[in-house]
Amino acid sequence: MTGDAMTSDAMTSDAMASDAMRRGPAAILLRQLDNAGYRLTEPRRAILTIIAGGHERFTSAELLDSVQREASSIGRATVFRTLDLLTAVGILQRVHLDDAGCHSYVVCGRAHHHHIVCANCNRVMDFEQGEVEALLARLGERHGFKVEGHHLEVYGRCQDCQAATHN
Amino acid sequence: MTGDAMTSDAMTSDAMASDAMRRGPAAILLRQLDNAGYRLTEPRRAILTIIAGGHERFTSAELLDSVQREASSIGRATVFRTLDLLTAVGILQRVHLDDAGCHSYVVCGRAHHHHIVCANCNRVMDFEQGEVEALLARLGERHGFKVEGHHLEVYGRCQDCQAATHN
DNA sequence: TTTACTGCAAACATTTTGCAGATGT
DNA sequence: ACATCTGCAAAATGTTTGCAGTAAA
Repeated sequence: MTGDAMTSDAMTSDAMASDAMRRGPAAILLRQLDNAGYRLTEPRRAILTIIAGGHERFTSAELLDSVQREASSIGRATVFRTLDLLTAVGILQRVHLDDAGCHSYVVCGRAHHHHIVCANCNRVMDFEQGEVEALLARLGERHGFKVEGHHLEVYGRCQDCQAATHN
Repeated sequence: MTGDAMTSDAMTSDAMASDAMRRGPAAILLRQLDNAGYRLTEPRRAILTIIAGGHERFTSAELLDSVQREASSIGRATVFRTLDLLTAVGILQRVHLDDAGCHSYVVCGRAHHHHIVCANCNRVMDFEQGEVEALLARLGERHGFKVEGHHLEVYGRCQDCQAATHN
Protein backbone atom coordinates (compact mmCIF):
# COMPACT_ATOMS: atom_id res chain seq x y z
CA MET A 1 0.00 0.00 0.00
CA THR A 2 2.94 2.29 0.64
CA GLY A 3 3.97 1.41 -2.88
CA ASP A 4 7.64 2.23 -3.12
CA ALA A 5 8.69 0.24 -0.11
CA MET A 6 11.78 -1.89 -0.51
CA THR A 7 12.11 -1.30 -4.19
CA SER A 8 13.70 2.12 -4.26
CA ASP A 9 17.35 1.17 -4.08
CA ALA A 10 17.18 -2.45 -5.07
CA MET A 11 20.17 -3.98 -6.75
CA THR A 12 20.18 -5.86 -10.01
CA SER A 13 19.69 -9.62 -9.99
CA ASP A 14 23.37 -10.10 -10.73
CA ALA A 15 24.62 -8.04 -7.84
CA MET A 16 21.98 -9.70 -5.72
CA ALA A 17 23.14 -13.19 -6.47
CA SER A 18 26.82 -12.59 -6.04
CA ASP A 19 27.52 -9.78 -3.69
CA ALA A 20 24.77 -9.34 -1.18
CA MET A 21 23.98 -12.99 -0.86
CA ARG A 22 27.45 -14.13 0.01
CA ARG A 23 28.31 -11.61 2.65
CA GLY A 24 25.31 -9.33 3.07
CA PRO A 25 22.85 -9.56 5.92
CA ALA A 26 20.97 -12.24 4.01
CA ALA A 27 23.76 -14.67 4.76
CA ILE A 28 22.92 -14.60 8.45
CA LEU A 29 19.29 -15.26 7.76
CA LEU A 30 20.13 -18.06 5.37
CA ARG A 31 22.21 -19.68 8.03
CA GLN A 32 19.28 -19.52 10.41
CA LEU A 33 17.08 -21.27 7.90
CA ASP A 34 19.73 -23.87 7.28
CA ASN A 35 20.25 -24.50 10.96
CA ALA A 36 16.54 -25.02 11.40
CA GLY A 37 16.79 -27.86 8.91
CA TYR A 38 15.14 -26.30 5.88
CA ARG A 39 16.41 -26.42 2.36
CA LEU A 40 18.18 -23.40 0.98
CA THR A 41 16.31 -23.26 -2.29
CA GLU A 42 16.70 -20.67 -4.99
CA PRO A 43 13.36 -18.94 -4.24
CA ARG A 44 14.18 -18.79 -0.53
CA ARG A 45 17.59 -17.32 -1.19
CA ALA A 46 16.11 -14.68 -3.44
CA ILE A 47 13.33 -13.78 -1.03
CA LEU A 48 15.70 -13.57 1.91
CA THR A 49 18.03 -11.37 -0.08
CA ILE A 50 15.19 -9.05 -0.96
CA ILE A 51 14.04 -8.94 2.63
CA ALA A 52 17.53 -8.32 3.94
CA GLY A 53 18.07 -5.52 1.44
CA GLY A 54 14.76 -3.80 2.02
CA HIS A 55 13.04 -1.96 4.78
CA GLU A 56 13.05 -3.50 8.20
CA ARG A 57 9.28 -3.56 8.17
CA PHE A 58 7.12 -4.56 5.21
CA THR A 59 3.77 -6.00 4.28
CA SER A 60 3.17 -9.14 2.26
CA ALA A 61 1.95 -6.92 -0.57
CA GLU A 62 5.20 -4.99 -0.61
CA LEU A 63 7.28 -8.13 -0.58
CA LEU A 64 5.10 -9.66 -3.28
CA ASP A 65 5.74 -6.56 -5.31
CA SER A 66 9.49 -6.66 -4.89
CA VAL A 67 9.59 -10.34 -5.69
CA GLN A 68 7.55 -9.76 -8.81
CA ARG A 69 9.99 -7.06 -9.87
CA GLU A 70 13.25 -8.75 -9.01
CA ALA A 71 12.54 -12.44 -9.33
CA SER A 72 9.32 -12.69 -11.24
CA SER A 73 9.57 -16.42 -11.71
CA ILE A 74 8.69 -16.94 -8.05
CA GLY A 75 5.03 -17.55 -7.49
CA ARG A 76 2.74 -15.84 -5.00
CA ALA A 77 2.17 -19.03 -3.07
CA THR A 78 5.88 -19.48 -2.50
CA VAL A 79 6.16 -15.99 -1.12
CA PHE A 80 3.37 -16.65 1.38
CA ARG A 81 4.74 -20.03 2.27
CA THR A 82 8.15 -18.50 2.80
CA LEU A 83 6.72 -15.74 4.97
CA ASP A 84 5.07 -18.36 7.14
CA LEU A 85 8.24 -20.36 7.30
CA LEU A 86 10.40 -17.39 8.20
CA THR A 87 7.94 -16.39 10.88
CA ALA A 88 7.89 -19.90 12.31
CA VAL A 89 11.66 -20.06 12.34
CA GLY A 90 11.82 -16.69 14.03
CA ILE A 91 13.55 -14.75 11.29
CA LEU A 92 10.48 -12.58 10.91
CA GLN A 93 7.97 -11.37 13.40
CA ARG A 94 4.39 -10.61 12.48
CA VAL A 95 3.16 -7.27 13.66
CA HIS A 96 -0.09 -5.45 13.18
CA LEU A 97 -0.42 -1.91 11.99
CA ASP A 98 -3.74 -0.23 11.49
CA ASP A 99 -2.55 1.89 8.63
CA ALA A 100 -0.80 -0.83 6.67
CA GLY A 101 -3.62 -3.19 5.85
CA CYS A 102 -3.22 -5.89 8.36
CA HIS A 103 -0.14 -8.01 8.65
CA SER A 104 3.25 -6.50 8.54
CA TYR A 105 6.52 -8.26 9.15
CA VAL A 106 9.72 -7.13 10.74
CA VAL A 107 13.10 -8.74 10.37
CA CYS A 108 13.98 -9.99 13.77
CA GLY A 109 16.54 -12.52 14.75
CA ARG A 110 16.19 -12.21 18.47
CA ALA A 111 13.67 -13.93 20.65
CA HIS A 112 11.19 -11.30 21.79
CA HIS A 113 11.44 -7.58 21.95
CA HIS A 114 9.56 -4.47 21.01
CA HIS A 115 9.78 -2.19 18.05
CA ILE A 116 9.43 1.48 17.73
CA VAL A 117 8.59 2.57 14.22
CA CYS A 118 9.35 6.00 12.84
CA ALA A 119 6.16 7.36 11.32
CA ASN A 120 8.19 9.36 8.83
CA CYS A 121 11.03 7.21 7.52
CA ASN A 122 9.77 3.79 8.57
CA ARG A 123 12.96 3.09 10.46
CA VAL A 124 12.45 0.46 13.10
CA MET A 125 14.36 0.42 16.35
CA ASP A 126 14.25 -2.28 18.92
CA PHE A 127 14.10 -1.44 22.51
CA GLU A 128 14.66 -3.27 25.71
CA GLN A 129 11.60 -4.84 27.07
CA GLY A 130 12.49 -5.55 30.65
CA GLU A 131 10.82 -2.43 31.91
CA VAL A 132 7.73 -2.94 29.80
CA GLU A 133 7.25 -6.46 31.07
CA ALA A 134 7.78 -5.45 34.64
CA LEU A 135 5.23 -2.68 34.34
CA LEU A 136 2.65 -4.93 32.70
CA ALA A 137 3.08 -7.60 35.32
CA ARG A 138 2.57 -4.99 37.98
CA LEU A 139 -0.53 -3.52 36.32
CA GLY A 140 -2.00 -6.95 35.69
CA GLU A 141 -1.51 -8.00 39.26
CA ARG A 142 -3.41 -4.97 40.37
CA HIS A 143 -6.47 -6.40 38.58
CA GLY A 144 -5.91 -9.97 39.59
CA PHE A 145 -4.59 -10.81 36.14
CA LYS A 146 -1.62 -13.03 35.59
CA VAL A 147 0.01 -11.58 32.50
CA GLU A 148 1.11 -14.25 30.05
CA GLY A 149 1.94 -12.31 26.98
CA HIS A 150 1.60 -9.01 25.25
CA HIS A 151 1.87 -7.29 21.97
CA LEU A 152 3.24 -3.80 21.81
CA GLU A 153 3.99 -1.45 19.00
CA VAL A 154 5.11 2.09 19.38
CA TYR A 155 4.99 4.76 16.72
CA GLY A 156 6.93 7.96 16.77
CA ARG A 157 9.52 10.00 15.06
CA CYS A 158 13.20 9.21 15.07
CA GLN A 159 15.92 11.73 15.76
CA ASP A 160 16.63 12.42 12.10
CA CYS A 161 13.01 12.89 11.18
CA GLN A 162 12.33 15.23 14.04
CA ALA A 163 14.95 17.54 12.56
CA ALA A 164 13.95 17.03 8.91
CA THR A 165 10.88 18.50 7.26
CA HIS A 166 7.84 16.57 8.31
CA ASN A 167 5.81 14.89 5.63
CA MET B 1 -13.64 -18.90 14.64
CA THR B 2 -14.30 -19.51 18.32
CA GLY B 3 -17.70 -20.54 17.14
CA ASP B 4 -19.95 -20.13 20.14
CA ALA B 5 -18.99 -16.57 20.87
CA MET B 6 -21.88 -14.23 21.68
CA THR B 7 -24.56 -16.67 20.75
CA SER B 8 -24.64 -18.88 23.78
CA ASP B 9 -27.08 -16.96 25.93
CA ALA B 10 -28.66 -14.76 23.33
CA MET B 11 -32.22 -13.64 23.87
CA THR B 12 -35.07 -14.02 21.44
CA SER B 13 -35.78 -11.23 19.00
CA ASP B 14 -38.80 -10.20 21.04
CA ALA B 15 -36.96 -9.82 24.30
CA MET B 16 -34.24 -8.11 22.37
CA ALA B 17 -36.51 -5.47 20.98
CA SER B 18 -38.32 -4.68 24.18
CA ASP B 19 -36.26 -5.39 27.20
CA ALA B 20 -32.58 -5.13 26.52
CA MET B 21 -32.88 -2.35 24.06
CA ARG B 22 -34.76 0.00 26.29
CA ARG B 23 -32.70 -0.26 29.41
CA GLY B 24 -29.84 -2.66 28.69
CA PRO B 25 -26.30 -1.61 27.96
CA ALA B 26 -27.25 -1.15 24.33
CA ALA B 27 -29.16 1.99 25.27
CA ILE B 28 -25.96 3.74 26.23
CA LEU B 29 -24.33 2.81 22.96
CA LEU B 30 -27.39 3.92 21.01
CA ARG B 31 -27.23 7.27 22.71
CA GLN B 32 -23.61 7.60 21.66
CA LEU B 33 -24.53 6.94 18.06
CA ASP B 34 -27.39 9.40 18.25
CA ASN B 35 -25.23 12.08 19.81
CA ALA B 36 -22.73 11.67 17.03
CA GLY B 37 -25.48 12.57 14.58
CA TYR B 38 -26.16 9.19 13.04
CA ARG B 39 -29.57 7.71 12.44
CA LEU B 40 -30.85 5.09 14.80
CA THR B 41 -31.98 2.63 12.19
CA GLU B 42 -33.42 -0.79 12.81
CA PRO B 43 -30.28 -2.67 11.70
CA ARG B 44 -28.09 -0.49 13.86
CA ARG B 45 -30.30 -1.03 16.89
CA ALA B 46 -30.25 -4.76 16.38
CA ILE B 47 -26.51 -4.92 15.87
CA LEU B 48 -25.83 -2.77 18.90
CA THR B 49 -28.10 -4.93 20.99
CA ILE B 50 -26.30 -8.05 19.88
CA ILE B 51 -22.96 -6.46 20.59
CA ALA B 52 -24.04 -5.23 24.00
CA GLY B 53 -25.38 -8.64 24.92
CA GLY B 54 -22.37 -10.60 23.73
CA HIS B 55 -18.77 -10.98 24.65
CA GLU B 56 -16.74 -7.88 25.19
CA ARG B 57 -14.41 -8.93 22.43
CA PHE B 58 -15.47 -10.44 19.12
CA THR B 59 -14.46 -10.82 15.51
CA SER B 60 -16.42 -9.66 12.51
CA ALA B 61 -17.09 -13.31 11.70
CA GLU B 62 -18.61 -13.91 15.11
CA LEU B 63 -20.78 -10.85 14.86
CA LEU B 64 -21.79 -11.76 11.32
CA ASP B 65 -22.79 -15.12 12.67
CA SER B 66 -24.87 -13.74 15.50
CA VAL B 67 -26.57 -11.27 13.20
CA GLN B 68 -27.36 -14.04 10.76
CA ARG B 69 -28.91 -16.04 13.56
CA GLU B 70 -30.83 -13.31 15.34
CA ALA B 71 -31.63 -10.82 12.62
CA SER B 72 -31.05 -12.59 9.37
CA SER B 73 -32.61 -9.85 7.29
CA ILE B 74 -29.55 -7.69 7.87
CA GLY B 75 -26.99 -7.97 5.12
CA ARG B 76 -23.30 -8.57 5.46
CA ALA B 77 -22.43 -5.18 4.04
CA THR B 78 -24.47 -3.44 6.69
CA VAL B 79 -22.66 -5.31 9.42
CA PHE B 80 -19.30 -4.24 8.10
CA ARG B 81 -20.47 -0.69 7.55
CA THR B 82 -21.80 -0.61 11.08
CA LEU B 83 -18.56 -1.96 12.50
CA ASP B 84 -16.69 0.79 10.73
CA LEU B 85 -19.14 3.36 11.96
CA LEU B 86 -19.01 2.16 15.55
CA THR B 87 -15.25 2.15 15.43
CA ALA B 88 -15.16 5.66 14.02
CA VAL B 89 -17.58 6.91 16.67
CA GLY B 90 -15.50 5.26 19.36
CA ILE B 91 -18.03 2.72 20.57
CA LEU B 92 -15.75 -0.05 19.40
CA GLN B 93 -12.03 -0.33 19.25
CA ARG B 94 -10.22 -2.47 16.73
CA VAL B 95 -7.63 -4.75 18.21
CA HIS B 96 -5.39 -7.37 16.70
CA LEU B 97 -5.01 -10.87 17.92
CA ASP B 98 -2.82 -13.43 16.22
CA ASP B 99 -5.03 -16.32 17.11
CA ALA B 100 -8.35 -14.83 16.10
CA GLY B 101 -7.90 -14.27 12.41
CA CYS B 102 -7.09 -10.66 12.22
CA HIS B 103 -9.38 -7.92 13.37
CA SER B 104 -11.19 -8.19 16.61
CA TYR B 105 -13.30 -5.53 18.22
CA VAL B 106 -13.84 -4.60 21.83
CA VAL B 107 -16.68 -2.56 23.20
CA CYS B 108 -15.17 0.57 24.50
CA GLY B 109 -16.81 3.87 25.29
CA ARG B 110 -13.85 5.70 26.65
CA ALA B 111 -11.26 7.59 24.70
CA HIS B 112 -8.05 5.58 24.78
CA HIS B 113 -6.93 2.88 27.09
CA HIS B 114 -5.50 -0.59 27.08
CA HIS B 115 -7.09 -3.95 27.34
CA ILE B 116 -6.00 -7.06 29.04
CA VAL B 117 -7.66 -10.15 27.66
CA CYS B 118 -8.12 -13.34 29.58
CA ALA B 119 -6.78 -16.17 27.46
CA ASN B 120 -9.24 -18.55 29.05
CA CYS B 121 -12.62 -16.85 29.37
CA ASN B 122 -12.11 -13.99 26.93
CA ARG B 123 -12.96 -11.45 29.58
CA VAL B 124 -11.54 -8.05 28.77
CA MET B 125 -10.43 -5.61 31.40
CA ASP B 126 -9.34 -2.09 30.85
CA PHE B 127 -6.43 -0.68 32.64
CA GLU B 128 -5.04 2.72 33.25
CA GLN B 129 -2.55 3.80 30.73
CA GLY B 130 -0.78 6.67 32.41
CA GLU B 131 2.09 4.53 33.51
CA VAL B 132 2.40 2.80 30.17
CA GLU B 133 2.59 6.07 28.32
CA ALA B 134 5.09 7.50 30.72
CA LEU B 135 7.30 4.47 30.38
CA LEU B 136 7.13 4.49 26.60
CA ALA B 137 7.96 8.16 26.41
CA ARG B 138 10.95 7.55 28.62
CA LEU B 139 12.15 4.56 26.59
CA GLY B 140 11.65 6.40 23.32
CA GLU B 141 13.59 9.37 24.49
CA ARG B 142 16.48 7.13 25.33
CA HIS B 143 16.73 6.28 21.61
CA GLY B 144 16.07 9.78 20.37
CA PHE B 145 12.54 8.85 19.42
CA LYS B 146 9.60 11.11 20.03
CA VAL B 147 6.78 8.72 20.81
CA GLU B 148 3.55 9.68 19.07
CA GLY B 149 1.36 6.66 19.55
CA HIS B 150 1.30 3.06 20.48
CA HIS B 151 -0.70 -0.08 20.31
CA LEU B 152 -0.66 -2.45 23.21
CA GLU B 153 -2.48 -5.63 23.97
CA VAL B 154 -1.90 -7.80 26.96
CA TYR B 155 -2.95 -11.42 27.33
CA GLY B 156 -3.21 -13.28 30.56
CA ARG B 157 -5.46 -15.10 32.89
CA CYS B 158 -8.02 -13.43 35.08
CA GLN B 159 -8.49 -14.17 38.73
CA ASP B 160 -11.35 -16.60 38.18
CA CYS B 161 -9.57 -18.52 35.46
CA GLN B 162 -6.39 -18.86 37.46
CA ALA B 163 -8.44 -20.76 40.01
CA ALA B 164 -10.55 -22.71 37.54
CA THR B 165 -9.37 -25.67 35.48
CA HIS B 166 -7.29 -24.47 32.59
CA ASN B 167 -8.47 -25.31 29.10
C1' DT C 1 17.23 -41.08 -5.21
C1' DT C 2 14.23 -39.49 -2.21
C1' DT C 3 11.54 -36.07 -0.17
C1' DA C 4 10.98 -31.24 0.38
C1' DC C 5 9.84 -27.59 -2.29
C1' DT C 6 7.88 -25.01 -6.30
C1' DG C 7 4.68 -22.81 -9.77
C1' DC C 8 0.32 -22.71 -11.42
C1' DA C 9 -4.38 -22.04 -11.19
C1' DA C 10 -8.30 -22.52 -8.83
C1' DA C 11 -10.48 -22.20 -4.41
C1' DC C 12 -11.38 -19.73 -0.45
C1' DA C 13 -12.20 -16.15 3.01
C1' DT C 14 -12.94 -11.59 3.99
C1' DT C 15 -14.19 -6.96 3.06
C1' DT C 16 -15.73 -3.30 -0.23
C1' DT C 17 -18.60 -1.14 -3.71
C1' DG C 18 -22.46 0.41 -6.94
C1' DC C 19 -26.95 0.99 -7.12
C1' DA C 20 -31.97 0.97 -6.78
C1' DG C 21 -35.08 1.11 -3.28
C1' DA C 22 -36.42 1.59 1.77
C1' DT C 23 -36.39 4.34 5.98
C1' DG C 24 -35.43 7.77 9.67
C1' DT C 25 -35.90 12.53 10.86
C1' DA D 1 -39.46 15.55 1.43
C1' DC D 2 -35.00 14.29 1.23
C1' DA D 3 -30.73 12.73 2.66
C1' DT D 4 -29.14 8.83 4.89
C1' DC D 5 -29.08 4.17 5.12
C1' DT D 6 -30.02 -0.63 3.51
C1' DG D 7 -29.89 -5.18 0.94
C1' DC D 8 -28.29 -7.40 -2.85
C1' DA D 9 -25.02 -9.14 -5.81
C1' DA D 10 -20.80 -8.50 -7.87
C1' DA D 11 -16.06 -7.17 -7.41
C1' DA D 12 -11.86 -6.53 -5.16
C1' DT D 13 -8.50 -8.18 -1.91
C1' DG D 14 -5.66 -11.24 0.45
C1' DT D 15 -4.33 -15.90 1.42
C1' DT D 16 -4.50 -20.98 0.98
C1' DT D 17 -4.55 -25.43 -1.35
C1' DG D 18 -4.13 -29.50 -4.66
C1' DC D 19 -1.26 -31.29 -7.69
C1' DA D 20 2.14 -32.55 -11.08
C1' DG D 21 6.71 -31.42 -11.88
C1' DT D 22 11.56 -29.69 -10.06
C1' DA D 23 15.45 -29.53 -7.43
C1' DA D 24 17.99 -29.77 -2.92
C1' DA D 25 20.19 -33.10 0.09
